[in-house]
Amino acid sequence: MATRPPTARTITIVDVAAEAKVSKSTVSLVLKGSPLIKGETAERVKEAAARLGYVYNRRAGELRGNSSNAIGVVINDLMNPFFAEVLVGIERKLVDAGYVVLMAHTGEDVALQERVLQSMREQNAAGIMLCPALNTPRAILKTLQGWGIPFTVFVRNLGAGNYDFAGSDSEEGVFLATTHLLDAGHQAVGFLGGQKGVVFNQRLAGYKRALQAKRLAFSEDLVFYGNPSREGGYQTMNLLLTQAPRLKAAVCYNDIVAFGALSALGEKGQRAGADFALMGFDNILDTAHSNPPLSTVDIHPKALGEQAASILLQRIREPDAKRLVYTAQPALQLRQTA
Amino acid sequence: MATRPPTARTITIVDVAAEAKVSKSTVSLVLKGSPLIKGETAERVKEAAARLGYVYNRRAGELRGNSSNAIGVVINDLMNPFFAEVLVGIERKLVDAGYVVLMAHTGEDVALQERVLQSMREQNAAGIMLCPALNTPRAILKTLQGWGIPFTVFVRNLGAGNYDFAGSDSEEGVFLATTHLLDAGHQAVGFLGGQKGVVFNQRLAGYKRALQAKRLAFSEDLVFYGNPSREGGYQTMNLLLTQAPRLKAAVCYNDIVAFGALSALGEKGQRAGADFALMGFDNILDTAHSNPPLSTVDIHPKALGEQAASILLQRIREPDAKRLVYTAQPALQLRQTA
DNA sequence: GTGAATTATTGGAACGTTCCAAAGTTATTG
DNA sequence: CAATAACTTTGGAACGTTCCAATAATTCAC
Repeated sequence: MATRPPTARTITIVDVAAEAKVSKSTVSLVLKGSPLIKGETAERVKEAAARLGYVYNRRAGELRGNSSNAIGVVINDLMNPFFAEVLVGIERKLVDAGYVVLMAHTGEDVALQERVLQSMREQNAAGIMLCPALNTPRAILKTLQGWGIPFTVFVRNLGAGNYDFAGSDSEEGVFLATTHLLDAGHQAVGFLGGQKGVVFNQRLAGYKRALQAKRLAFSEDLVFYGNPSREGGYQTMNLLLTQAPRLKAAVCYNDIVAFGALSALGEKGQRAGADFALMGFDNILDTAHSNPPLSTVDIHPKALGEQAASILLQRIREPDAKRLVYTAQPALQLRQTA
Repeated sequence: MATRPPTARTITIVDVAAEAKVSKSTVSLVLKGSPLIKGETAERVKEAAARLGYVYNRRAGELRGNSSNAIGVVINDLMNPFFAEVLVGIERKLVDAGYVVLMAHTGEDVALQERVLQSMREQNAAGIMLCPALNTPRAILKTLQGWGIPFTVFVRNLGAGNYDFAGSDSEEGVFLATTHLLDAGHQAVGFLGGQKGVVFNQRLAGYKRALQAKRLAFSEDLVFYGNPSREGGYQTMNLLLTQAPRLKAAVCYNDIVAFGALSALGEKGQRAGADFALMGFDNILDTAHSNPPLSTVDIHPKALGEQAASILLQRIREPDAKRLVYTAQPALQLRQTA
């Protein structure tokens, strides 16, 4: 910390140049660590900068160089720890790569999503990571492509198309989970929670495939739709308990739905695992110490976030590379509920 | 990947001016909705802008006008839903006010925190919201003040000092929780989880005060230190169960510690509420549907975030206002664990 | 010791906006 | 209807950086 005179004027590169008795170009070069400048001079400049308390004005630099070190990340449901974990993965990777993240939370509000994307564009974001809100029109792809900003979609895809994507093999994951329950001897397995949508359909498909593989008939009566939330899981489980009292196993849309189900079960004096077999999906951190610890499908949420970010970084590096995709391979994480 | 060849040249305010046959100054004025320009002209300009697909370059504007619509938010533990909820509150408020949030996650890494703050400064952030990582040196206050960027600290305070702060009355909250357990007839109540630190001390103080109010002696043996996480709660509860087997009630450092405790209890075949009374702290969304639903102290995490953001906005508006503070008043949220 | 090659440094023109002071309109007044 | 007030519009100078082409200083080869 140098002396901080109450001077209102900001210290610029020019001031540093004067102090170090070089030109502003030299200072600029030194600041970005160019090898063009002799070490001795560079040293002098750095000292001058420190002495004056110079702080780099990135926006000015970006204006001329038209780069940008901000990356927009739009998330729609931070209340779900899964997304929080993914976000942490993304953030980590991005910050490590020298970027700064412009975060926006849409709460599944498509109009708001539109606004924040627009805003990120104005900020001249170097890239955008988008986990589309439910009911996001596919046209968003065209829009984003038209903007010419590199972007990657994560977790929820937007249908077929030539865009970068990072997600998980939901179908396979639920297939594994359902098969696990079936193999454990359950004659029938329910599907709990979630609303129709891209991801939901994939998961349901995995469920159906597992049934089919065991030559079991699929029945709409065993799928219980609900909000993909704890509350939803709680309600759905109660519904299941009354509407299909003989059912003793279910795979859940995701972990938090399973948590809601755990709560409903507990309220009825039943213990998941012993009395009712339950599988979650995601393997969020919380699952390790839920009551009881949840058996689930691990898709490594944090790694998923990191991979998604890596894809964007790669795309920024090579705008013309062919489509980049990461699909997390699911693995069973068996604990006590099944 | 880009279906479109890189656009030849970016459309600027000058292009719009030419198209609308006015000066660039006029366009600038129209764009910021100045009442100086006649409606008719404004209309013409807007049409021209739309026609050309003009997009505002905020950084250029900021360079000249030296405002900024970015606010830095530094969070240290997004894995804790409490912080996720606070963040959502902050984000909502800030975006509504027309700002964009530069989010950074430090994971309690003081050095990293230093870096991201520095980075936010370079981005010329209009303000900073800081939830300091554990062990953040108090000197950070001086630094931030020296920068001249309005900032508000939230959740974790940095000791006495003249800085804006939004947090909760931890002491009172734990006092309420402990008293509740005591009133329910428990002779002894444990304190579960958390590591020494500002917030911890306040909570422990509340615990002590409740004991004192009932003329009960405080015993170090009944406070079980641990990480403020599910894992920590789990381990700590197990410790409690073996080291103080007669204890039948405890207040937890926070909700996720309580979740870990719930898990440990369940594993031993005990049900919180009936067999062991447990109180959480925060009232995160998850508590409503944990197994069993957690009794806790409600400090309205999301509202806390909104208030914290409001404080910053106010400070930005009035840099010289006197110290702004928000203290969430805790209230018991009784469910099934106590 | 000279010309060429190499290495260091530099001034000035961008980048796209906002601000300012001033000019050009149109409306109002006595 | 001239003088003035009020409303509109406008060039050009910033803002703090990077880029470019060019110059200055040094080293090298013979």
